[in-house]
Amino acid sequence: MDIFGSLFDGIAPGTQAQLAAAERRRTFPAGTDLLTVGQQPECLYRIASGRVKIWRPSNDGEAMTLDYFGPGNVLGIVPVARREPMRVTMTAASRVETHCWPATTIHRLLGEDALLSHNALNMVGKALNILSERIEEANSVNAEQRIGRALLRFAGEHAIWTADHHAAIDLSRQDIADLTGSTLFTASRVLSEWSRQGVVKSMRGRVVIRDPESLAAIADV
Amino acid sequence: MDIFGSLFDGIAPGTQAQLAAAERRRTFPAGTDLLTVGQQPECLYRIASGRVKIWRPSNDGEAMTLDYFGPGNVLGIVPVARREPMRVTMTAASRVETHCWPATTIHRLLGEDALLSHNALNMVGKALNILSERIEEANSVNAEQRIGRALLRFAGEHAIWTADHHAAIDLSRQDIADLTGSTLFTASRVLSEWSRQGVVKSMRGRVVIRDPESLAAIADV
DNA sequence: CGTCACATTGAATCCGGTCAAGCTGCGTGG
DNA sequence: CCACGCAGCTTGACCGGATTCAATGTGACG
Repeated sequence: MDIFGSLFDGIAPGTQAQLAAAERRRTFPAGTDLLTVGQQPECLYRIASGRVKIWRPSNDGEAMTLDYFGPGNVLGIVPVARREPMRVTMTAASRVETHCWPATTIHRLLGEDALLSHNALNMVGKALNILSERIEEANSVNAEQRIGRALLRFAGEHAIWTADHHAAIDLSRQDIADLTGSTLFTASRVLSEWSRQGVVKSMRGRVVIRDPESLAAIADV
Repeated sequence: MDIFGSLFDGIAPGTQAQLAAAERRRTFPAGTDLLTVGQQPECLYRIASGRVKIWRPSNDGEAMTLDYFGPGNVLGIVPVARREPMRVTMTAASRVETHCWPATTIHRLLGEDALLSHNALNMVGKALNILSERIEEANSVNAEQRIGRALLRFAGEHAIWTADHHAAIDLSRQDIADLTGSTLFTASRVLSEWSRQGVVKSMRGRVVIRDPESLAAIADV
């Protein structure tokens, strides 16, 4: 899934043993928070199944979604490593099953196992790359293109394949708006227009990409 | 300077020795690039003196500045750790003196010294926190407030103190625009208005904050 | 079959970008 | 030393994309 491997690739047997001993499982119903802003995380999570929305609740009630994470992704390394409160909220977008490990254990092991830390560094570095791209996009690309890019990106990670081999995306108009720094209304208008052109087929809570090439052209990727 | 310490805090004596042996110095005149987009970095830099602008050249000629780094900051950990090409360009905003170490050495040591990796993880995590804040700001806060916040943040890191104890910021209107995802014109208009109100005093390539409280109130920090 | 959340569409508004014109500080060279 | 040129800055007028608000439509589910 990730060419730089998961958090635990190549780590020392001793580390593995300690992790295995400390590992727990936890399941979250859709809509519940795994970790919330301001909280000192007591656990590091790895998603086994389901999808998690990473977002920042801003003071005025707006919600900016940073990303969606799927199976294999790790939640909360940064606050666990830095021993600081969460800067984002992580909410189950569907029913989510996780493995989890106590923050104290992880923090200790990060200081002992160089490969564990190196893996974590790679993952956080990747997230940094993604965000730096997003921040540029946010103020040099118009809403329509941002929506196009968001759909293509999301499809690449989380697409559900329909019987006729189209990528389906389970996001509402509001979800798309939150993900692109736009509004429900703009998202709706853009998707309506694309539906008219046959680029996508949009229904309630879902968008099917009929013509990925046209969409990529619109998004100027 | 940084409560989480610099990259080399607490690392093993062996690592220290290897680093010391490999360390070089390099100086960059103002305006030159330390590292450029697409390049595989051959060096990790640490700023000894001067200021470096971290930015993304977008395809249409726009320049989005992500941050300014000053003395003590490390440049290029992510691409060095991940062995991938630069995603951003790093340009000397003034004459910059650096220490530097070969990327291969650093990459190897990251896999050997857990504390080195952990320190790097903390630094990259901090950068991720900053960017996630910026990305939210970019689409939920208006231009005037973004400019206010940028000035206050920049002053916190890089202020030059005037004889009468005011924080001076050496950024042109264009620099401010690039840093806030706005335009030269908007930056100029906003600063003109603030000058009229006595919140700042602005001159060619420089802004002096006369009334930090008012500015913070405007920026809604 | 009623209800509620999600979605569509139009109209008005506005923030901020764009363009044009001109000003000002500063270094340079005659 | 002054004139020149240029880069940085200011200001006004205009425009347009996207938000806001309101009204209405529609799919899903008990």
